[in-house]
Amino acid sequence: MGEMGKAIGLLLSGTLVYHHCANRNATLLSLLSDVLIVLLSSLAILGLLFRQLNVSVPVDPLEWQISQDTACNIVARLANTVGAAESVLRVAATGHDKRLFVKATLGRIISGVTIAYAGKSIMDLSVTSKMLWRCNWVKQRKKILNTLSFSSVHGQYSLENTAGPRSIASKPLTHDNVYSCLRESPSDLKTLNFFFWCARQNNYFHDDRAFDHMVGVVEKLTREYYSIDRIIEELKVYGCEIKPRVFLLLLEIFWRGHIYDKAIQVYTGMSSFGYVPNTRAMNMMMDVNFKVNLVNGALEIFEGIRFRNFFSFDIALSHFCSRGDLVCVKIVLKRMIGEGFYPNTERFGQILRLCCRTGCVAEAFQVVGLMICSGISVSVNVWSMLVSGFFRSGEPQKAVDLFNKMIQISCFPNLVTYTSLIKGFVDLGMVEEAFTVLSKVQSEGLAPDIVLCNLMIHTFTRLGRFEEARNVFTSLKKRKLVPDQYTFVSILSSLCLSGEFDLVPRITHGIGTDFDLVTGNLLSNCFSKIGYYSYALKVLGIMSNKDLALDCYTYTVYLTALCRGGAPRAAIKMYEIITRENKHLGAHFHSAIIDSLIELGRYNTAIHLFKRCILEKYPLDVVSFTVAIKGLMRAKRIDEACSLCSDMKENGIFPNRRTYRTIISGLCKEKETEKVKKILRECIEEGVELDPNTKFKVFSLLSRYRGDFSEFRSVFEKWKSEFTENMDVSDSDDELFVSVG
DNA sequence: ATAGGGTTAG
Repeated sequence: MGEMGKAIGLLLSGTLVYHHCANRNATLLSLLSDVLIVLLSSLAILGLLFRQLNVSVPVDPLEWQISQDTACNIVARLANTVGAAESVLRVAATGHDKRLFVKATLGRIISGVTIAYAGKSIMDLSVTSKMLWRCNWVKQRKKILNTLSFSSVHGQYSLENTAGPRSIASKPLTHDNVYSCLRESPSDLKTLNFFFWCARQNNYFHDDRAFDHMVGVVEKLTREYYSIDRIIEELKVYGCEIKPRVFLLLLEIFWRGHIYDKAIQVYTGMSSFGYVPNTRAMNMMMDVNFKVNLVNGALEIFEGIRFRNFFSFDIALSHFCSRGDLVCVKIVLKRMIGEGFYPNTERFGQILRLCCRTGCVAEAFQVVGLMICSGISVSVNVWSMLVSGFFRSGEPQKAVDLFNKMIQISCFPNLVTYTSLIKGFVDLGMVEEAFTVLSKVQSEGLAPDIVLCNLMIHTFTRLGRFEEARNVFTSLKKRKLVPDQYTFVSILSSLCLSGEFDLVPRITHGIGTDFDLVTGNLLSNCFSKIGYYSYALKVLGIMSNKDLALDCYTYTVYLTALCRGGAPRAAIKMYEIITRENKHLGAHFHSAIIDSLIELGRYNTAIHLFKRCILEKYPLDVVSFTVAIKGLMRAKRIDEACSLCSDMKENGIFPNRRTYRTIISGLCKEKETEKVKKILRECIEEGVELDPNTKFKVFSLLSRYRGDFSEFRSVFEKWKSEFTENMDVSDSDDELFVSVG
């Protein structure tokens, strides 16, 4: 957004904030009035902006109540942006209520004021640090305390009369000195003891480097002593006083080192010592619970925190975002704001991304409103996400409107925005529009990056323009772009679809063994398709050694490769194991093994598996039934095939063109004239259009019996004219074939 | 987690 947009956005939120602030006071009012005097002349723009941005800022005060602190931050930011910084500075300096200037936003206020007065040196460092002292953000406070200790306190402070190890006795307690002591310490227990001792010293806080070093140390200790209790006992022997802080530090070390089972032990050990975990400990424990997939446990801890802080909410939000649980994100966000905290830019971005990816644009706009309220400017990234969000929610026109709007307010689209547009159009089949955007990219002189190239490969493939897809791939070198996992997947699926299997091995040379789940799935699938079953299994082996969370695709390819590679028994055995351990496998998985068995000629086994799927109520779809019908047909169990065809409808699954093709061509082969007629009637009734091949088979069979013609005369007449038409255009058929699939 | 891109059975 341009400066203008930003200013107006802040103005807008400023007035909103005032109305929604829970308890307005004199400071807030005076801040606002100072700002408003400057802005009064711009008020006319306000209404305009509201309409222009089309942003639904949350306006229900019961829904989104803004705390006083936040309100002040916003007002201060508003002041910075529109040049009323002096007012803010004055109010801050006279200090009606300095408590108002807290949290991370403080840094932004200061930098804003500093920028506004650049050269005048109104804000010198001492003022800044004095104000920062009031910042209640743990990390920042730590940082400042440490900085101050080094420069003024510990500069002359030595440790001669303390209980500290001799090596550090003559040195000041600085991060560097502590780190070298930790490294040089001969025994792990001693190191840990020293680490605790440092933490006990006034105004000393360990830095990341020290914590990370301790991860290795405690790892060795846990191997040596097995339980936390024993480590604690040993520490006592060393004269370490076991205080809550010891548990806290241990917890933090285990937490950083991803040694979650031990972290849990420390946490429970803490309670058995009679200590009540503080917010920080509980935050860490909540995070651990999320990480080991105990969502309920995590929520229990969350609810149990007496004084939740920013991080309590931030951790919960982050996990629900990565789980894609928008419902829980909403709940947590609401409570967070209710308790006076706001997410930071990163978390807002993550939430927004989730909203847009799931096509929940309405929610996305609410989040944007909140972002504006908390003083975060709406960047081009945000616009890009919203554009793709509208496409995902199936509203291309709104995406385009938004795109035009962003240009109107001078927030210019970049390559990412264009990529979102192109992808959106392609997904909706609006190919022409997509290419118009692509030429716009070229005319603006923007060089496509690897993401856009990948999208182009994918797009050309979907359109059946395989040569152009390949050209993009070969052009990467010239463009100095490095292909990535997405590239390989796109080009491989392109080669598979176009049937250029002989090129597959050439592409796979560039992949190595460093592939992710999707790439591995596709790669093994490709190998399986071209009959390189052992290669497919090799790839799958590499994948399973990689700690990847194998999915339904993987299992499907695995069973297919096993089966078609000549090990159907092993495949069936694995099928039993996989179905036992995975509850939600989906129809694809079951269809794949059944089909593979049929292709091997093991019809009865296949049908047996299918029947069990029905009994077990596994999810089956139209493809599953079609495959089963094919098996029954090939096993010459004609009646069963026909009754399955009517059974599936009772299950709410309707035969499609492919199903009818399977059953009809089977019946034609067996010369089952009456049954063909019955199915054909059904087909016409359902309005299912058959493919030319099947039509021809039916026509050939039935036209031999003159008497039976009459019923289908009109249909056959239509087909006959199509047969001749198709002769003419049969050359350009392959493109059609792909775009249908 | 860090804007935008990729996979499956008949």
